[in-house]
Amino acid sequence: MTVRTPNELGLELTGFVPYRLNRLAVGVSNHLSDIYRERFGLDIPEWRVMATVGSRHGCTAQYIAQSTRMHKTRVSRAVAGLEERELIERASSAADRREREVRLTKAGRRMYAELVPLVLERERELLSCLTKEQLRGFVAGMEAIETFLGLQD
Amino acid sequence: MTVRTPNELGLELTGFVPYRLNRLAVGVSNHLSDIYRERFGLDIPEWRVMATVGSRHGCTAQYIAQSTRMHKTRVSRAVAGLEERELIERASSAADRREREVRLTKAGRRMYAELVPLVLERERELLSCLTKEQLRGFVAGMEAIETFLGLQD
DNA sequence: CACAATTAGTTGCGCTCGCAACCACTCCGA
DNA sequence: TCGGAGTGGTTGCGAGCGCAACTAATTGTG
Repeated sequence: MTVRTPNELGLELTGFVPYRLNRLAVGVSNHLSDIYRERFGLDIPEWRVMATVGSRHGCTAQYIAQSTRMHKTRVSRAVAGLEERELIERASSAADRREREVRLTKAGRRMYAELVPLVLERERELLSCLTKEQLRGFVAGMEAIETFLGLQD
Repeated sequence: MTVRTPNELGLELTGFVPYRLNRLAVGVSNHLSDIYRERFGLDIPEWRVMATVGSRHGCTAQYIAQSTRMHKTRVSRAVAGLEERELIERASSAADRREREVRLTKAGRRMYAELVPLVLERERELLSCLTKEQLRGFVAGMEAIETFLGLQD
């Protein structure tokens, strides 16, 4: 348990929460991306699009951008890449012809069905290094900071 | 308190810890970078270099890279930028003429002395949205995951 | 009905990053 | 002492990103 005393002179980066949080996020991200990168050839934006589209019947790029908090150009490119690989398909919406309804193809659904359990298992495995108590505290902490920063869903 | 049940079918990205962790790290980073970017014109790599060099009497780029876990090219460029702005200076080490001893200039020390308290205050303010209990749990959780991933200092 | 303001999505551009290759120097073993 | 392996640090290059500008379609207001 090493939190700096609040106003120690001469900041030590290794005890600085924002820095550690960043390092941790990168570490966790790499730990996970082994699965979707090496095994399925997806990068992070693509993986997020797959995850978002797969848990719905179809949605717009706009929705994906809001829900993943990715920039719309990043979404646009990820979607284009996935369409290229025929994992998703797009159909112009009849109601609003600016929109394009995004959904998984059969191959996309197959990949999704294979991918998601593996990723969830990795998450479970990762979090299993925390006690129940620690996990609750950790998530509660994340939530409080999310709220403070206005990041809630 | 919203953790998904471990094996829920159809993953919801907004309840997925690695995703949330990433979003949180970005949010915290942005919250902080207001200070060192807008007020001191530093970007993240530069800020990390300043923080690392400032808390020491002088060190090598190698040391900075290890301690901040940044790629050595990123360190190299940040250091070059800071030298350009005369916030740090470099002297070839006598002992090993491959190394270059990095240290703050007078102007660099002045900036450091002004910057660090502001940043620590921001961190304190951020963490003050957690109860003592939550903070302890949060940090304990971070630490456990860091250890699991082999990220300890 | 017409026209300005807004929104979905794409694309050109400049910037940053990490990889790989490189230079200069040191270390080490024959 | 010589030569190859290893290390500190820099640089060229390609990939990915966000911003700003754009197209196409819709909405709102007179």
